[in-house]
Amino acid sequence: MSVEPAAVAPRRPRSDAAHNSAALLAAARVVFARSGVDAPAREIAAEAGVGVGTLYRHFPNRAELVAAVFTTEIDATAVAATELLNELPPGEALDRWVERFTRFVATKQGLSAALISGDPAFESLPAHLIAKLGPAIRMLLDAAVDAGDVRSGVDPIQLLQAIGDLSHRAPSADGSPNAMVRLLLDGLRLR
Amino acid sequence: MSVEPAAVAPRRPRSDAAHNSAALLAAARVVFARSGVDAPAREIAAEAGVGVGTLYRHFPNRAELVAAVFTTEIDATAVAATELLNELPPGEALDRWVERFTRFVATKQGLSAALISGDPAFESLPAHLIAKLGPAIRMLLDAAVDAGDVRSGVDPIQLLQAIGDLSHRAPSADGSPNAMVRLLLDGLRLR
DNA sequence: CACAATACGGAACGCTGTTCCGTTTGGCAA
DNA sequence: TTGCCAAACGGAACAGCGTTCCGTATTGTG
Repeated sequence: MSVEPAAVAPRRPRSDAAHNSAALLAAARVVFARSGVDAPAREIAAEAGVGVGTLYRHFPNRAELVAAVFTTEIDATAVAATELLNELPPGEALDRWVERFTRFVATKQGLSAALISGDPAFESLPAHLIAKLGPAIRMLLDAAVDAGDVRSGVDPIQLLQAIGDLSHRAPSADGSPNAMVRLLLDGLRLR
Repeated sequence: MSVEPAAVAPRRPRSDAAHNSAALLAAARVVFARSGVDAPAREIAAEAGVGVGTLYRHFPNRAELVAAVFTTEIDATAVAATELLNELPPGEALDRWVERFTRFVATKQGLSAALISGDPAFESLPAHLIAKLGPAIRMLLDAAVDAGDVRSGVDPIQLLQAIGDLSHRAPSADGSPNAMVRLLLDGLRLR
């Protein structure tokens, strides 16, 4: 019994490894925005100032890297909800957050493709999206309802999915929500 | 002026060319069913007993071949509506056609991906789908309404899209419509 | 300070879509 | 029937992709 049962020494990752991992994620965000999610892995590695071997040591394959980027962007969008609510009146915070979410969906046309691709790397994305953005929009909605800005009784998740569906088609040029999304938001408003 | 103004001699295509074109289309259907729409072009050419050069002379690129297959399958599905209506009572014809349409949508998961891919080769597909299958399901619906089987007032196109959406998820194993589609059809029925 | 363990870079591999070109063939004119 | 040539063919060749592999460099520790 020379092996400790459950004592798999964790051994903190080396500092350069941690740095490169973060650099790859950041580089992927930049490259995907510039060239789309189909951009070559080599281009991402180059943007990060790293060899392709390093990319594949940190992410088992390209799809996992894409999924990781989507995940971090979902997280960032969720965090933005709290920030906006601290800075702005509830009604405006809701508008601004929807604008941000819309831009997220519209610019990542690759997201829709990823979700239906069946690639196991993207399996957990829908759940993650709902788990993170559901509470975010619920918080915004509740605040706006309390402030008397919008009607109550709207299911946050349904609203989230509806905005997602509507943002998917007719991406507005300037990044603001398209006409159908604005219509939906107006419908939310109390007169 | 040695050139005749509008007399661009059409010159019928050579018989082997016409034969190979059809063979490629048929081979593509077989290969896509066997290996999915991402199957290599070489595999399709081999199935057709033809070199890859021949494939690319008949179709400018892989996407156009995929689009051509989808188009022919849409056409075949539309034709089936008339055939079923000639053979069966209207209510049953509608059921059987929906089953066929469902199988078409479910097996071609590549279709959904193609439609949102943005590839110009697939631009005309949605219009073609509605143009061909809209009248088909309208004809079936009208016949079933006249026979007193189903309610009137249902928009054929909306029904078509709804069935398509529902078939997309939860593909039933045996190829029959899934539970949600059956529910939708039951809702159509007069008691 | 030495020496593992860990991480790195980039050449190499196998597979893809697409192009190119020397060879073959179908159909018309003589 | 025969001869010809535009039309069509097959498949090697090219460029670009995701991924793997391995000799080399770096990091942190006793």
